[in-house]
Amino acid sequence: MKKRVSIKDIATLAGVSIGTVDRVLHNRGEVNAETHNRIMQIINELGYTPNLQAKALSMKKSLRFAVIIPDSQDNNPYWQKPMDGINLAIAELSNYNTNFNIFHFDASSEQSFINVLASVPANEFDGVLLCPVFKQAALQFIQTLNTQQIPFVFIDVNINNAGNIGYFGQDAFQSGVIAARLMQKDIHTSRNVLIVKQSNHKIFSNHIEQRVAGFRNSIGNDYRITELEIDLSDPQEPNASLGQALKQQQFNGIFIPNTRAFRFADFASAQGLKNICVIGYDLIDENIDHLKKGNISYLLNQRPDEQSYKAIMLLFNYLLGQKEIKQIDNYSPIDIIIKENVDYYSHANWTNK
Amino acid sequence: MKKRVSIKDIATLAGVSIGTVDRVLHNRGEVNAETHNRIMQIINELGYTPNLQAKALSMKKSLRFAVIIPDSQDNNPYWQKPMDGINLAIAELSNYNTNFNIFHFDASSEQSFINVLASVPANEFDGVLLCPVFKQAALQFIQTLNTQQIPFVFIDVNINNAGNIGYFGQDAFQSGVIAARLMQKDIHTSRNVLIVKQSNHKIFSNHIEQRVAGFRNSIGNDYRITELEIDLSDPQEPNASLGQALKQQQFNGIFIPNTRAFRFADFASAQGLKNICVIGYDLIDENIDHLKKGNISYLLNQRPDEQSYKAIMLLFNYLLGQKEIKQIDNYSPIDIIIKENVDYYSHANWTNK
DNA sequence: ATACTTTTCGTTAACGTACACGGAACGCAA
DNA sequence: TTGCGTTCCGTGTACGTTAACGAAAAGTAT
Repeated sequence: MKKRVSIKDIATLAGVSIGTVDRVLHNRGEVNAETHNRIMQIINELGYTPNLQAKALSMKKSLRFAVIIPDSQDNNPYWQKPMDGINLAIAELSNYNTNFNIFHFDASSEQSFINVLASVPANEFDGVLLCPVFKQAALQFIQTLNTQQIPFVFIDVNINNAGNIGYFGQDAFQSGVIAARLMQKDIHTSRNVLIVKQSNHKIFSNHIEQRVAGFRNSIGNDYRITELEIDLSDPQEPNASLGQALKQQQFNGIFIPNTRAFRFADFASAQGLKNICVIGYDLIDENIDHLKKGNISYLLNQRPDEQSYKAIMLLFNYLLGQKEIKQIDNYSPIDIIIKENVDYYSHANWTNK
Repeated sequence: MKKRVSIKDIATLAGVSIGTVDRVLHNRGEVNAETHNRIMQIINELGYTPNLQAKALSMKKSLRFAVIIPDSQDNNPYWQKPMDGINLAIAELSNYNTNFNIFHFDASSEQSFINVLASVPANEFDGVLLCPVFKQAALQFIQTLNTQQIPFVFIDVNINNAGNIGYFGQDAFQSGVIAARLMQKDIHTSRNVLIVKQSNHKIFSNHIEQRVAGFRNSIGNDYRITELEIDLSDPQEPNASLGQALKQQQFNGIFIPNTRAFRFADFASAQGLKNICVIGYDLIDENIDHLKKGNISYLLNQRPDEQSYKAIMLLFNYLLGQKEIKQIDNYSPIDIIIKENVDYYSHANWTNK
């Protein structure tokens, strides 16, 4: 096993001091072109890679991260999941000279998003994790980041060609395709399917529309589809709309393209509805409960904790100069969760805690 | 954001030098009882945790790891997967003062396992990753590790109360349960199921038996089960046995409790067999091909690369003294893979490469 | 030639930890 | 008193890197 080459090795071979090697490694100038070339050649020959531990240890300034994601103000427990991953990253990076600021907004209020973005002093950060729920509102902030050369990553929602160094999320359309496939396996005789979109003020992200599109695209013509939009900010909902829809006809398949499957399951179990194939998203406790009780058939999971964890780590590695500049788009696995395997997908399981 | 407390902070507060603090941290003695207590109290109050980067940087001796796992000598491509994870771990730990020795054996030959174990100079290693395919043969080696106080972890196969600091694998029985559930969804009319066990010399690990047990336990009495044992070391196989079995009766469900689903799929596609629900294990290329072509319906995945990666990292963290001594048993998720989500489960996806 | 600037490079003190070494203070025996 | 052995603790160097500082050499202007 070879010993790693260090800056000192290079310096010795080039007949210069470590200071000079450091200057060429960081392009800090003040080096003769000839010396520069000689050193670069040696570096390439030996395949030098910096020791990140030492680098982190000696870094003078600390790395400051801004994390801008929704919280559960709108009663959507999903957003705790990304926070779990971020907290794990914070814990792991506490050995390094790092610094985190968390900014929360209400995912069901564009104004809240705008206000929070306005309150973030971008220039005070070295890296930003952003969940750009509202595209238009995000663009201006993103421009600020780009002009200030601050690297940033997206989670959950993506914006193409925005200059972000990475994206961690799920292929929403494809997850809808998978939901359709699963439903086809469960429904054979009567093929009456209801799609239930629920949110506060009927704000449905592009993600949700993509899921529905994927579902509709793959479910096939021999299925009758009904689509329902429900405003959860009305306290009567979703029960009012669901009651009305189910009075008119009988459904044996329900697709809920966001976290709110448990709201339907609450309703269905209260009404004593049985033998319905219910497919929803995300492993929040409420959904897991209903999955285990049989009120939900499938949950699709996108490992939000892993996404945010990886996003932070990408930023960190980028700032340490390890990773190249090429953009990383990481589509999370679309986990198919049923009653029998749900217990193996907890955050605790993932983190070994 | 608070700055982390360092040894120096503690030394200053206790009015001693860092050398003394270091002595109490490592229980190296030569410290007055009174001073010892004073320092310990401060350490606990401030919640000091060592900086692992600095620790790794200053470590004199390098950490030596032995990795003892099967390779693909018996033509089982599965074993490349754990190696992927190990290679990733090696790459990540190359910044630290670490050293890896890989020992391979033939998973279908107990004698090969015994020979390899005999050739491993256990006392030369600080940590061992072992895949104890053959329990009896492993026990003696494990005893050596225990008496020499060398920490070790298992992957894939577990042995209870062996003294290992961790296990990373899958709940084999439960994966069989899930296979049964999936098959129930696909098969409705005729319920004729074939279980195909294949290996060289008919060596079927406890894992395989557990998978079959879980499957049988959950498939239900209204299914007719036939079980086949095939010795792949016979070049005529598996085609000979499969041909005979399928001549006698028609099956519409096939359960293959190990990596060899592609061997059946090869046969089935050559014979033009259609409309069979085939369930197998592991995302090796051959299986993925057949999954995409429709010759395999489901694959169950256990993320073998993640398992071995985590195993090495556990050993490393243990040796650095970060993790407590309590044993970690980590059951991998039982991923349900279909044609539509398989592309999101590659090693490349997992590692961001 | 003198003074002053620029280019180019070496030196050095950190970062937090491990560990060898040496030295002060004390006890005890001669 | 001297000599010697413990006990207890501080100092110093190292790990690989960063980055400030300063200094030598070379160039430029007067």
